[in-house]
Amino acid sequence: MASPAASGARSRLRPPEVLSWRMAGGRDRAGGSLRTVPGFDHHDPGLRDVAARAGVSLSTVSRVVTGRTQVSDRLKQRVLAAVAELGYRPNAAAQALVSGRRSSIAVMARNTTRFGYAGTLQGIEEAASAAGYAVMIAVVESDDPARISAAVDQVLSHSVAGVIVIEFDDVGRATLEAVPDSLPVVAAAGAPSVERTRPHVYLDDDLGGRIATEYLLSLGHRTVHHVSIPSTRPDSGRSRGWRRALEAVGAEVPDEVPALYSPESGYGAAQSLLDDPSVTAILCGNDELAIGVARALAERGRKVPEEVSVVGFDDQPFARMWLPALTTVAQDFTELGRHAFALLEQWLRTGAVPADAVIEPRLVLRESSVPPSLG
Amino acid sequence: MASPAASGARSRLRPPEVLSWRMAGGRDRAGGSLRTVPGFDHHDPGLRDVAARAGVSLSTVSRVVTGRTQVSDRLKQRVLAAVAELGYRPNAAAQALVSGRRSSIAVMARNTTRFGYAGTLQGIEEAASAAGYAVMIAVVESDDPARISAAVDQVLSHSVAGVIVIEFDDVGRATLEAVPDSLPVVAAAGAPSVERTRPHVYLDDDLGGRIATEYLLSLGHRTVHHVSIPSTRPDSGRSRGWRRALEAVGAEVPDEVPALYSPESGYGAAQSLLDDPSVTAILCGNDELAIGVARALAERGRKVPEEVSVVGFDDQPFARMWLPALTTVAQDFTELGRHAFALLEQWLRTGAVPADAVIEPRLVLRESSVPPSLG
DNA sequence: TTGTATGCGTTATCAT
DNA sequence: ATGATAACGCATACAA
Repeated sequence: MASPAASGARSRLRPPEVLSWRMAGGRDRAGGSLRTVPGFDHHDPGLRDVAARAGVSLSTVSRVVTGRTQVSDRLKQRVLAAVAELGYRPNAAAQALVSGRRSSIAVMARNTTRFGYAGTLQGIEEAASAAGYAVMIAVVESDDPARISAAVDQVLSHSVAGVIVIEFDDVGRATLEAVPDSLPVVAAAGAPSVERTRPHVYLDDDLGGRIATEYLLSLGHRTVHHVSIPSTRPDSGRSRGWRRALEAVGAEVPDEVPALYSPESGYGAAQSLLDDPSVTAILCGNDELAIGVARALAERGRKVPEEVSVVGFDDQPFARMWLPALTTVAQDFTELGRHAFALLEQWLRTGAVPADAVIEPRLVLRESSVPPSLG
Repeated sequence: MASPAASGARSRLRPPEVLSWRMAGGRDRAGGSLRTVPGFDHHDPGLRDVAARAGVSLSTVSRVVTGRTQVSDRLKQRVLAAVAELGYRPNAAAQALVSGRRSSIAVMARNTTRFGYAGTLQGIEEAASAAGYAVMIAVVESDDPARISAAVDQVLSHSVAGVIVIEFDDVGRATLEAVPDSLPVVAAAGAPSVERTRPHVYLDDDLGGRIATEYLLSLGHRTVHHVSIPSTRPDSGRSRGWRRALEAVGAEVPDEVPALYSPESGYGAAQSLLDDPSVTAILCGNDELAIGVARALAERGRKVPEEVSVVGFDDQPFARMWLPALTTVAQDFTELGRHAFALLEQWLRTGAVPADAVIEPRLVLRESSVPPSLG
């Protein structure tokens, strides 16, 4: 099953044809040899160079640099001095090779620019770099198995310590499944793990959809319409919470209006709701959808919130400044990312598979939602 | 000069204390040895394993895998089969170590979530992964030299082929200067290189500010006010274009109102403009500032665009759906990123330092800007 | 405490 | 065309 398609294997076996920068011939370090491009035959100083400079053995340098073994203060000082003078930097590739100690992690995601994805990535990066890990990012564009497999190969080739998959959509879900469990993998998601196989840190989208819907119902709306973003799996996430909340009180469950992520998409999706007088409240899958919906409403002359309440999801920066300011379900994506890394790091450190963790959504009441009676 | 501060040297010398996953003892591959955590003593198959499986020498496998030398079809097939069966993946660390061939690049940036930064990153990632490079991201939070130095060390430790610095702000500028020129570095920026030392791909922010201002003036506004984002250097970028355009026609140059990047920041900055009747047009450093400004205006009862025209920068997705739809200077950040990588890749391939390149801004006319007479 | 020697997975050089 | 073998830079088991 993990056996990659021929094309995938092919592509992954072809590293980029990059010219080596060490254009100087042979073994002469610090060479005065002729160089095509100035400044590019530098050998970065290595343990050996530092050792020579400090007049100690290579392994002594290694010891002070890694700090794993005791070294006399006298030598330690000499080594540290040499390190500073030469500008020595450990070679992570060599370290990984010899010790198996990996100092980078990978983040796999379908997208890195949309609000939630970018925020999660930021949280991960923040926590990872604070812990001394480098972050490699791999965007998986489609759920084409060959593409996914290529991305996974790319990541695994670079011997990362672990992987965090952003599983906000079906591509993320497929990616998560494609990563072999020969290394620690945690998911940053919108719902807990279904198969209970990989640890998940998740925003409770289901709960978010539920509280938003319950709030709208509590305002007096007979039902709540819903313009949705694509979901990770059928009947999951925000839409599921919306549906459950409606069903729980026996309210009518209107057809879900599926959209994508963009404002335009929301604008288009809203068309089907514009002329229906029973539409007094619309829950949108994200804030961008919400402003598209709001514009469509306004163009049709239906006032927000007097005639129709609109609620978003995410609490993007513009939501607070919108006219009217947008009621929305705030999500702490950055915290999600930080927490995902924390789990991974714990796994790495202890060797024990961590448990799922959840980040609670928070309903932020603003101007775009009011009781229907005001219409 | 490149000699790092003591603290910097210290931190960079301490790799994360990660447990090795090869918990199995000794040299026994494919071991049935006891494992603390199931599935984690796997040795990934190596050239040696493939060679054994295919019944050829290690170097033959290497040759078919790299494709650099001729191998008979018969052996090639055997090797390919073994590769597929074993799920062999080349070890990038070992490749980099022995051949100096690097298969990853690094992106250094102050931020990865804001629109322009995220878009640029996306473009880079897209192009890089298409070319077979992995992308490592390093966020540089402040211009504290120690932080910058630590980030640079982190990146260089991982033997990247080259670096792209997103130079949209002063931290980016400092970062660019901190990266040694022992490897190829290109900047993705908002203006051309000043010192002409490192190749720049840039969005012409100066031009963007100019065309937006000229447009507003052409509408009949006596002058244009300006709420600005932080700039890379004094009198640079968008603000500079604005100022130049005003000066060029002898229009009054109002005090620049400095802000940050957020809508709230724009809202706050706008306060000083609210009661000034001479304010009929406001150019904002980005779209988020623009909506903050617009809200402040609305709260004070000044209608947009009838009384005050508002123009943004970037063309974020919400700009088109704003009420009124936002006139703005569109920037192709993704293209900027793609182009930055293209330059780096060219440099890597040819060894020749590439020339600067520019991405033109584009003024998008929408509803938020009208002639002042309409007020 | 310090130094010497071995090998991590791969490419490249040298034979064959 | 193919197979041995020597590095690459580093951590570590072992010797001193």
